[in-house]
Amino acid sequence: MPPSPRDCARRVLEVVPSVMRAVRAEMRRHRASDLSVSQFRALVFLSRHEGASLSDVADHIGLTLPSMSNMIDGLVERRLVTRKDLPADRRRNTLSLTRAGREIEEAARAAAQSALAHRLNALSASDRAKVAQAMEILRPVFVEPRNVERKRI
Amino acid sequence: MPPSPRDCARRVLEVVPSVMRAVRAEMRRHRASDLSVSQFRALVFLSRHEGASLSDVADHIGLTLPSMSNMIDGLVERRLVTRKDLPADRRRNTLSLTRAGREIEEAARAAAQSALAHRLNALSASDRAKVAQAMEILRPVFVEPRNVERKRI
DNA sequence: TATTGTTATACTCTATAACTATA
DNA sequence: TATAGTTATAGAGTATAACAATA
Repeated sequence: MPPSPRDCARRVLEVVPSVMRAVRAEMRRHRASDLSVSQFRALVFLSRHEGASLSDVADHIGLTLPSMSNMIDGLVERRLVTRKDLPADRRRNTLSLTRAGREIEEAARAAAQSALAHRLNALSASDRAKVAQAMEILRPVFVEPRNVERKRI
Repeated sequence: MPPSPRDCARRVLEVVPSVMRAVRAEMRRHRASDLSVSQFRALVFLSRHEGASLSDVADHIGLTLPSMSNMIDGLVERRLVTRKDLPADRRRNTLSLTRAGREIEEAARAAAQSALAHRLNALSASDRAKVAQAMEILRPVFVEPRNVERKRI
């Protein structure tokens, strides 16, 4: 008997916040990088979208522009990100990771992944496969669903 | 080829924050209840653990005692929760939902579930089944893993 | 006029430290 | 002395409103 969308949603609602709490705790625990989850996500996005604008990042992470401007201020001060004007359109920013930013991003991701992996190690290989598959099912639904809307335009 | 724990962790790390963002946004959007995710989780816990102490809730949600004390203050002011002394041990609190608390909890859960369900509706029944199953696999790993440690003592 | 980003300001959430009351 | 909870205080993260610069 397949679960209804509502039943599936109930389970997601019960479990995902706890998973997220573990992720957040791990980010905090790893003092070396000491990034918030949002900061970490911004770095990940920039590592994949070299030269993205502020709006691009804000849009992807789901923060308002002022919040993102603030966050990037912090990352620039920490010398993890550079912010330059885009000559072609001087309203826009071009954001890039510095070498240190790239290193921190990789270190933070490795640390968080290790901690999560340690927990997931309690699962059988087949259960891990199921979890991994579920993530790929959820990815298009929740990660950058804006792309879908944009294509519609 | 089954994914390694590390690979599984990577996918969780990539997808779960986005799912969580959707949950959080939905909580905020539903102005009627206007609860933070933590407040919502506290109400859910209390709806299932009538008379729990402050420490019980803090432990389950993963907040410090002062933070939880604060949060409960807010919920008491909003008349969603009652806080009484426990005569048997007067250091302890007994927390309960009021009728309004119970109603808000149900309404908030229904709203969040509906919004999530709406998104999950884009999936096939079989994909939903896989997601639901994955949640049940993850539940013992991340939801109340403290119980495992306690049992060990 | 519309778009991109910044500044000013305030609120929520959470933490740590120090304290009170009870056991 | 140890435990349960509160108060005081501070910091991080985010939002909205108002603004400046550019297109």
